[in-house]
Amino acid sequence: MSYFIDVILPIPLQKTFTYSVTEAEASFLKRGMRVAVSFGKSKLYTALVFNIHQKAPEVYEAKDIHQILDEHPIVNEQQLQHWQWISSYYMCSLGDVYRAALPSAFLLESETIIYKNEAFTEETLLADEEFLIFEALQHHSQLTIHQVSDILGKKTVLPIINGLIEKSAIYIKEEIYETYKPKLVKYVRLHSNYTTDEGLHTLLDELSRAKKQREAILTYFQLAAAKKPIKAKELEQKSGTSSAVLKALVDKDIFEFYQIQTDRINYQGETNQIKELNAFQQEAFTQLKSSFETQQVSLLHGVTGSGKTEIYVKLIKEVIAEGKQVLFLLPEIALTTQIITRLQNYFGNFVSVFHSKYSMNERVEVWNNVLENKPKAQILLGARSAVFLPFSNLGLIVVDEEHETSYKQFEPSPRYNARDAAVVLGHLHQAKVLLGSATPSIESYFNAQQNKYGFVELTRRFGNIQLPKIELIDLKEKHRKKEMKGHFSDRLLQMITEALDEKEQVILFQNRRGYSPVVECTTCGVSPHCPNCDVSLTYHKLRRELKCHYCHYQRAMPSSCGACGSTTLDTKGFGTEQIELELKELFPNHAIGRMDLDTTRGKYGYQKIIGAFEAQEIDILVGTQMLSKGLDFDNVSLVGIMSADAMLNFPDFRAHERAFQLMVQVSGRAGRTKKQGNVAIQTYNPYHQILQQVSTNNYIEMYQEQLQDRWQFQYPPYYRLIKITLKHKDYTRVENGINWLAKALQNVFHDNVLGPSAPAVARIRNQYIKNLVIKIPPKQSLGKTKEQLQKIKNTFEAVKDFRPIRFIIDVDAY
DNA sequence: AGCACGCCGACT
DNA sequence: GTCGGCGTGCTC
Repeated sequence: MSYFIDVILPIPLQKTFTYSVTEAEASFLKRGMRVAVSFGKSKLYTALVFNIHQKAPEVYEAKDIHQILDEHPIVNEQQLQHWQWISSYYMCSLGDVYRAALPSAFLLESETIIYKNEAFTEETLLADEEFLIFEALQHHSQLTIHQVSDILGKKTVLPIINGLIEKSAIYIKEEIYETYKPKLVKYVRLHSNYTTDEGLHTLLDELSRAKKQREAILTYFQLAAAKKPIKAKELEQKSGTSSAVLKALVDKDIFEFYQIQTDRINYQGETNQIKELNAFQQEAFTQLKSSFETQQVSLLHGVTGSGKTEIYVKLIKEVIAEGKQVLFLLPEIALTTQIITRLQNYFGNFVSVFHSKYSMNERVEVWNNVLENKPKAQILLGARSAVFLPFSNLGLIVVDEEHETSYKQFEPSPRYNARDAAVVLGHLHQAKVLLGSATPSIESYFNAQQNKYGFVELTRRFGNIQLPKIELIDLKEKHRKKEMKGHFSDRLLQMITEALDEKEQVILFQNRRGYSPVVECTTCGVSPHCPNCDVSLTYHKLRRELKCHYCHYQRAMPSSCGACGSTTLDTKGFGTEQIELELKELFPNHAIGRMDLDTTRGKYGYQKIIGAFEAQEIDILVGTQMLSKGLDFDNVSLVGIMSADAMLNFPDFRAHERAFQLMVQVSGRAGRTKKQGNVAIQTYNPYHQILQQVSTNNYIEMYQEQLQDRWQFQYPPYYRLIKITLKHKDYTRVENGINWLAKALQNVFHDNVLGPSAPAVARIRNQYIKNLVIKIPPKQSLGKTKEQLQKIKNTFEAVKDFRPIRFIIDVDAY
């Protein structure tokens, strides 16, 4: 009898591949274990067992597997089901999901290693390049393909290597490396000879002359009183001895070393009591509990500063008391901040964090802890990719800041929304899902209104502090009356001065979109463009450089216009840098900080600025979007929005919703603990309905108005959207492709095809981009639509001329 | 995705 | 004339 396994490979191929295994292997292997398999000519991949069966493939001979990599499955059944949902819902391959789901250390790929054949002597037979490689192997015992191409300075090196193999000057091996290394810590214990007291006395007598060794042993006994394993390092330090002393004792069979595998991530703080809920929180909590009795998913709409976290905490506590796991999702950017500390304060070592900034090894550890359902993996805090962790008995998923767009992954595939994937994951585990936000997304609020989700509101701020007072400042009028100083109205400056006089802090928010500083020639009106993308370059004053935000192209600021040669170059638009500069002149006696992509580079850049602001070393903080997320500062009494207009005019059906969310979230940073805060919004259009709704904090009105628009213009939540993007370096090819595609889609979906259209930036990294959007009416089957789309895609790719075009499908592209 | 096979331009 | 470019097709 022969046995076979179907495996998923970490490459974007839709189908599974079948390999042959022995009977013993077949009985050992389980779904979710990894095997190394050779695929194609030479490459080894880490594949995942998806099926074990006895159906021999008919049209080809199955290869044998190379090696089994796991003793137990590292991916469980629920995950495999979850993956299948993601793969079919977001129209991507299982391989894509597999690749995204596992920490990269689990997905080892082979590398071709080249070795010298020692027996080879006839160097004269070698051609120049061959000799170069052969010679390099005299110095290095082994080379990789990459190194070879570096040595030869060209890409196509395989023919040369093949030549060398033919002459048997070298041989090659495919090697697969285990990159995860458990962190081992050395511990000390007394050798078994000395467990009785008598033995000890003789021992101490024997060592009367070895002062240091005696010291080490005495310290050992002091530490041993605590009945905890004793680290070798710790003993050295506490006894003031060195490792040589311990080694001597080990050699004398007095001590022995042993090792325990430890985790890299350990919480070392105190844990605190969970705060009592106030009356409003308590009521919300009770409502939530009862809503969870009938609903699997609930939405918690709590105004900024209402203390949603305390409610989460109380809920989490109950769930872990039942012995179930909790997944807490946060937008990536909020992860570096206070909420982790807060949860760790309450739950101590029950909390693990899964974070993209963690090293590969750290991520593998968290994965394994979850897989083994360890105590410290009861509560998992993470950004969107944490939905892929191997939970086995999830009881609750919290999605904080549910409206955040960063839950949607765009590049690379799978283009999933972690909030929605979390809801599905909740179903698979029969777990409750709590979506929380001060400004829920229209679609979630809609689901709550439709009774698809439970719904609970929290309308009071914690400590009954009033929501901030929001003032709209009419820039048109200010300009007319000449009451502007740079980008600041007199009113805003007055408010800043007042806040600073009270020793309070100020946050100024400048939306980056549409406000990047651009260089323009005042003579001919031309501004320098990126050579690879269709955008103007952004001016960075600090380094006097022009940069492209899409492809990272950079160049020095030119002294004259590239088009007309005149030296009349001027900067237009204003970014955070500009605001910061103006502030320094206006408030020379105050410390001013800036937080944007430039200043938060590096692992701790972000925390450094936040820390300085928290410590009140900074009086005024200027920043972009990132200021709006999950940051609580006690002493901020004023938030200023430099200009609301770019957000409102952005050409996207969600622009208004987003602008509302952003402004309300930013406003929420003001006056969180002491007294009512102030918010100033500068705008050319103070009567815009969204600004009115922001100023009165009227979410419901915003929701209803937006919903009406969505209905009228057939957008989500009523209609579903699938966005298709084509990319290629040849403009006409994309153009032809998109026109063909538009026709094909219109044949099936008629008026529900939008486009073709070019995005705002029509070329990025020398690739031209065109879009189409398919709208799916409420009654139209989603599954069928995707099937039809897939068919059209297949036909498209069968056209020779279109095949090289990148075809991107983005389901729920918002 | 990677990697090999196969057909056309710029060099010894 | 070749070397090396990338378009095309396949991988269990």
